[in-house]
Amino acid sequence: MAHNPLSLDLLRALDAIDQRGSFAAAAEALHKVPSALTYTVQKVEQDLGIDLFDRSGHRAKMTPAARLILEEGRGILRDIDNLASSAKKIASGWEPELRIGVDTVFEPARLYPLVHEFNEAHPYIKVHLVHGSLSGTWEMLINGDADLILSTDLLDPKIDGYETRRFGEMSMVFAVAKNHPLASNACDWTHEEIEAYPTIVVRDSSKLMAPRTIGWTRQNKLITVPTMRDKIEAQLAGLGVGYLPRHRIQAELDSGALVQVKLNETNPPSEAVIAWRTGVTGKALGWFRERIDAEVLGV
Amino acid sequence: MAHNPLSLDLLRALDAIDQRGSFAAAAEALHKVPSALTYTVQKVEQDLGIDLFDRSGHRAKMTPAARLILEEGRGILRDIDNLASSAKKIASGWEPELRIGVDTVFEPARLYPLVHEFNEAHPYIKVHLVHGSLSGTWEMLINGDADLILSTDLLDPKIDGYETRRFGEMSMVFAVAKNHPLASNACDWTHEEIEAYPTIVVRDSSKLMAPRTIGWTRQNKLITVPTMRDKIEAQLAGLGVGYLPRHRIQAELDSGALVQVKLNETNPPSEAVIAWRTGVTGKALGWFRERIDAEVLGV
DNA sequence: TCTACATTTCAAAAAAACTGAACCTTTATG
DNA sequence: CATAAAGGTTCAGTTTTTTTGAAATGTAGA
Repeated sequence: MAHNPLSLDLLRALDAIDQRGSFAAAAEALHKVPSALTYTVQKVEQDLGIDLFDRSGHRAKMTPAARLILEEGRGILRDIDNLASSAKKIASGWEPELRIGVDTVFEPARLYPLVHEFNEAHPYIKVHLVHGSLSGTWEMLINGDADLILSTDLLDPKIDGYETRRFGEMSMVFAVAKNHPLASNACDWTHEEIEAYPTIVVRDSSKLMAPRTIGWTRQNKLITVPTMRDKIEAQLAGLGVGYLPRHRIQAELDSGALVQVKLNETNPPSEAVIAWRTGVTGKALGWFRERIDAEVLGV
Repeated sequence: MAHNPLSLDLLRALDAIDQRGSFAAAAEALHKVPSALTYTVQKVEQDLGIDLFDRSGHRAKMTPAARLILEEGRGILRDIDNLASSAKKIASGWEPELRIGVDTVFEPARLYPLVHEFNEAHPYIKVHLVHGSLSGTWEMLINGDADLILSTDLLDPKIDGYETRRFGEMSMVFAVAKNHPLASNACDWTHEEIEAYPTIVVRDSSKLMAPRTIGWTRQNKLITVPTMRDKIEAQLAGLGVGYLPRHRIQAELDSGALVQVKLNETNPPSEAVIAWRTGVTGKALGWFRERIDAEVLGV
């Protein structure tokens, strides 16, 4: 079986003929002589067995088939151009794909504008966003399932082989739904009173490492949910209580849907960090390392 | 500015090398000699200024850049193949695009499976579905805004220049919402009693032709809506009464949400027809003419 | 009719692609 | 460890494809 007779040269020729309006003008634009264009076109017409131009009149007019090839061909030419430049990028240190692990404390949608911008600039570099929670997010990095993670320094597992950079501060607030019994008094609840209500906790997505527990541990009345979003919704519904990252619930605090309860224990604010494996130096990784900032927290 | 150095030959070469596992085997598959492949590859490497293969080991190994070109290139080769075969189709009588006018008496979603099937078989032939109502649907055909229409023979405007084929029968039922006063008695309402309630009518989408009126005319209490779907919803909400095509409301009649009211006047069932301009003989048009059957009515 | 384009034809020339034999290298094998 | 087998490249020569320029053809408009 022979080759497909369509050549990129033909696509470029059709494009030039359409833009310049004539074989002669197109030939000049392509640094060729008109008869060369005639040759290119006739060759494909013969191989494909169809007419590309209607030569009955004075000037050659494209047939519908040629017009289809023209229109779709432009997309193909664009793809080929993108592909060539992307290949060069990859050869010069841009990764073919980048996997970003995002801890559930962050609103995933906050990253989309950044990913979108990256994708416009580098159409052939695939960005994967994978989600994790607590030490599970770190595990993705250690296991090589992610090239870059957004997480917190809270449970830094003291394994070396990676580097971190801080990009924001997260204060955790103990919050309850507005109808919750604890909401009636802004302060002064004892531990025993608080322990009367279930605590919502996010389940650690780690498969291998010892799951860490968040905040202070109470054995009784734990309700575990898979993501921070679920935890927020559970607490909004009054199902239980617990610490939530302020940046995720600012709107609910402002509207009064959630109420902050002040406890006498103090939670030092934890750090939002990005982390990557040492020695890994791709340019896409570098791009995101540079660009991830407090914006991702929504502040 | 020179050409993009990426050639379809290179894409085919990379594909063969990947599939066969070696330059030698790939060369054989391409009816070439290994050194010809070396030539093709080296030429692009030189023009593009990047390495496509790592030749440090025994066997040449693709670089990440080559792998990207391979993977994306496969899609481009597929596109080129589709494009060539579509161009041949068009040259042999398949239209580049087909515009189908669908009257609002039909459920548009009923056509989707057919359009989907067509699209799989003819990826580069664009199908446009445009909507109309009453004589407006016919107008699309007469004006040349549609190549094929699905309509009813009810208001056949006696203009020649088109042909029709019947593909189903539509019985119109006078229906009201289950809470509507007229629903309490299955029969025996007088015209005066019925005229106490507003009639919902679909507005004719025609711009030029004289709008036709559906069924018997009553000047008072007319509520016009743009589509049959709106009319059904309006009558479901009890806003008014009127004839509805049985095939669109069978589920509502079965569930009791709508109730048929029998009147002593008889409405002869109208015909569901397709129509096209005489002398227009594209194969895509023919395909749909053959394939549109009672299925579109949902029976 | 004459002129100005627009395109094609054709033979020759240039460029690109292909071939086959010789030649490295690395892996497999007795 | 010597030898064979296989993968890939180099290179000079050959074939094929593409380009060129001059002449020919044909159409539209003055």
